[in-house]
Amino acid sequence: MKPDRNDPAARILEIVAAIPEGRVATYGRVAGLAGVPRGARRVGRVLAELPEGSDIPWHRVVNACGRISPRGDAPIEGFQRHLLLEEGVEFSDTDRIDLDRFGI
DNA sequence: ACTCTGACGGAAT
DNA sequence: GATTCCGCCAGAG
Repeated sequence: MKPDRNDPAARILEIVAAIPEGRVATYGRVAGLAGVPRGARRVGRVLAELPEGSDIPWHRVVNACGRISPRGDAPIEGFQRHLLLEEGVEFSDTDRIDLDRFGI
């Protein structure tokens, strides 16, 4: 098996894994870098399948608004925010991240 | 094959 | 800034 085949999911995970600490990337950006234009939703789906304790820094992925995407009923928003704050990522008064500074 | 849904994005109101 | 609507891609029933 080749390490990197045409499986979009594998490429997406590699891109996310490559996001440096203290930085964030948008779903759309990750999709683009992974060679899957307009595959933002796909990125979200792949990350949603990740098991807990995964080495993938999924918390560094936010939506195009620089905000933490709501998962529905999961109180994970606070957790993700905590992880980012610990890495030095700053949130504005409106809970938004300045993508010009912390984005890739 | 069809319909519904979703960790999205962007334009319109 | 908050809502609403539409476009896009994939998986599930």
